[in-house]
Amino acid sequence: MSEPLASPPPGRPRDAALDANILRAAMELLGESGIHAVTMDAVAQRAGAGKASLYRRWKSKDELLADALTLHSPIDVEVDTGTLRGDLVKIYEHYYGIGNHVMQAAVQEMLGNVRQHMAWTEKVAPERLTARRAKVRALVERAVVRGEIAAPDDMDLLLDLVPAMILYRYNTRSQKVTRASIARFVDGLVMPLAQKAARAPQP
Amino acid sequence: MSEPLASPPPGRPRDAALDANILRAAMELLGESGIHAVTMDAVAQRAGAGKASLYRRWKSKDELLADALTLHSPIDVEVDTGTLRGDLVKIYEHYYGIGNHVMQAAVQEMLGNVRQHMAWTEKVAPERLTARRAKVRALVERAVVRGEIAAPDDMDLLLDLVPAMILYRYNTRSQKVTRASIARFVDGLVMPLAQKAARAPQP
Amino acid sequence: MSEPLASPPPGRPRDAALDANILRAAMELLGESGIHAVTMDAVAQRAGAGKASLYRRWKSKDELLADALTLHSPIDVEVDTGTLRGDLVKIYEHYYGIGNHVMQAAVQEMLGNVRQHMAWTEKVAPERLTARRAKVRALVERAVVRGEIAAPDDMDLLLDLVPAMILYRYNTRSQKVTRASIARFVDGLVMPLAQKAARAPQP
Amino acid sequence: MSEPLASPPPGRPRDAALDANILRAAMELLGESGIHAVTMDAVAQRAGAGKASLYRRWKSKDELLADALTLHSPIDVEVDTGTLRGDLVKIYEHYYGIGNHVMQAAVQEMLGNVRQHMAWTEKVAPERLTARRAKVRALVERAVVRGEIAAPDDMDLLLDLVPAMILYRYNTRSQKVTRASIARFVDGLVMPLAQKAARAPQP
DNA sequence: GATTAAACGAGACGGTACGTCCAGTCTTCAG
DNA sequence: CTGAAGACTGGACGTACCGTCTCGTTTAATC
Repeated sequence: MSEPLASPPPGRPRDAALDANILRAAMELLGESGIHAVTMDAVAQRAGAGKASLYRRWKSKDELLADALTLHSPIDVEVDTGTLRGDLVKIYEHYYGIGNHVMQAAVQEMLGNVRQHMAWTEKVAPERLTARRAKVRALVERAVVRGEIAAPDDMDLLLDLVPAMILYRYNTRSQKVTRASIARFVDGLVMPLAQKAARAPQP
Repeated sequence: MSEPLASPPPGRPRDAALDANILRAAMELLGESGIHAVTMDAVAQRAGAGKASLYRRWKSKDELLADALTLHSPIDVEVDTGTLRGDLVKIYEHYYGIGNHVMQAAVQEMLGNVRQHMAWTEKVAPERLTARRAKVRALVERAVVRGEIAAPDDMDLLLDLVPAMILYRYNTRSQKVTRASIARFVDGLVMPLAQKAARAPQP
Repeated sequence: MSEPLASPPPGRPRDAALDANILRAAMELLGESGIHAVTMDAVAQRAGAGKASLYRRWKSKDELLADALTLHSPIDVEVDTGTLRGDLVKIYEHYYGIGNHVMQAAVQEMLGNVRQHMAWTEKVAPERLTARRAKVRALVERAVVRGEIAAPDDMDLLLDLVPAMILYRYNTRSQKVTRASIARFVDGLVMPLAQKAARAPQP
Repeated sequence: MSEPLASPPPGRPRDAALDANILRAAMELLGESGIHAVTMDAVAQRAGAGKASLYRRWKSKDELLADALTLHSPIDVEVDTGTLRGDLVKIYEHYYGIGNHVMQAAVQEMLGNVRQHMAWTEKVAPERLTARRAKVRALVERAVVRGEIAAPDDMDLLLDLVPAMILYRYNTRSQKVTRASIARFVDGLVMPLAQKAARAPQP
């Protein structure tokens, strides 16, 4: 009932499959050869598309890249290990491509190099990052409901901790994301802060 | 005795003032028009220098930029407010240019955009960031000695927290560095973690 | 007997008015903004047509342009001033749009610029230029019959003289076609050559 | 004494050899593969130059092409066969590359196709075409002095005849320049017109 | 009237060339 | 040898346009 009567716009419709095809081509190039191989010509060629088709969809290379990175970084996972610590480790491993080589290579590249002049912020965040934040927030709230931890003092800060540390350490000291580093951030930062509230008032 | 007898190198000596002049030109352009205005030609022209003089001093634009950003972000501050919380807030405010408009604008730009293809990591970190880390570490250790807090479980993580959050929030949500945000990170993250160790074992 | 019984092809018939509409649009653009404004998209848009309708009628832009230029440059004129000189001046003035401002502007443009990668030759010549040549040839032959001149030694050369000079001078020295220049070519080239044959054998 | 004291402009001077190198590359491509092979990238690559060096010297492809065609079409020939007819045939054959296959191919290409949107006129004419005209004019004047012909009524027209016919016939009927066609134009047009003046007043 | 098949406006598509910009290097002349 | 000036190679970017294709719609001629 919402829009059933809207007549389609005139002219040949966009090929929806091409969108995905282009984004996939960009990610492949990124994963295979690094950011310097991701030129608009190369993406177009690999996608079997013309450059015009790229620029019809995205105003610039940056916007294409932003979309490529976010659309190909998965959101939907079902995580339920029974403990908050286990849930967090598992979901972050999933988000950062641990155990998925192509994905991981691309993520690493992106962390350090992708954001050129990219107005990364407004492009990526709204669509994917907030969705991820919501997922993690749900895990924490479930732990609260379950009685595992008390409600955190500052949930927003808590949710940013792991991605912030990963980004910072990659950018300042080239430290890659690993299973171990994720565990360290969860055990050393998130869990202590989450448990603090529950523990402090006890005595 | 070691140096005075060495005969001076032949030819015209380097103009030491030029180094600073070039770096200043780079920072001005960054502050005025953003990172995309910082081209080597533009820097050379504004500094009244030739491009060769830039490349004689730095191997690449990245290195020049790294130097420019770090040299203009001061390290040496004497901070002693009596409490760890006060020390941390003060030193971070100093590092991020709170209260210095030109500096602050440049830092904001840098946070979001500078790292182009820049191998930012190896250029900036060794020289400035580690010096800053050492400063902050000293503040924390002084607080331990003073008995204000116990020795942190994972000092390395603690030292990265504030800069990591600043970087992440700027990059993903365009949040600028303010006096308030620094206080929030210190109060909501660093201090709770530092005090946790001291508090937990008490009962 | 050949055509009348052929059943018309099935489907919607071509809109004959559209042909003229498209050609007119092309000529308008040419006259208003020069050859660089005559893109297939622009022609289609101005004609209120789709590009497919253009390409259904002409195999390429060149052919469309050739048609546009020739269809709008009239062939059929009745010229009979009594002298060959008068006939030639009059017909060339007609062909080159002297006294027709829109037409003349288009012709000027065409002379200098139209022939892009255009295989101008095979497209235009057969249909219009040869018709024009035939017209001029008739004028000359009439003058021969009338006894005004003897049969020229090399008629083919004679017929090309004026258009060749107009084309060349426009292309090499930007000289536009005017009433005066046509008169000069006729009086200084065509007439002397036509009369020569008649005069030389006299003594 | 004219400019000996002018100090050279600062900076690295243009590489004069590169100019010729680029023009040669353009001509080679034109001669070998036709006008469609003459892209700016291809010219730059063959010349071992960057595209910036092409655009530093010429504002557009058209201007480069105009220079290439004119600079490589020779002017200086010593022609003295003893008769005007012989001189003209010989110099035109030289100008149109008869007996020089690479040159001739390029000229043919140029006649029909090169001038795309090119403001051919102002680029080519002043520098080379007028020089050629002067050469031919000298031949005619020498014949006048020698008493072979009388002074022509309209010298300017005479000088344009052969190139105009060549251009026109190529463009409208794809007729290539040959030894025979040059002879035909000289014998059928230029010589009769030149001799007419001398002959007519006799009786 | 229903069917059919082509023409129609609109605009997306692949491809190709253009002209611009910038990093990093090289070359000149002056000090 | 340093310095300013600026030319050099190389390569990516974003634009423009051609000729083709694919939609949904309209229009005759036929059934």
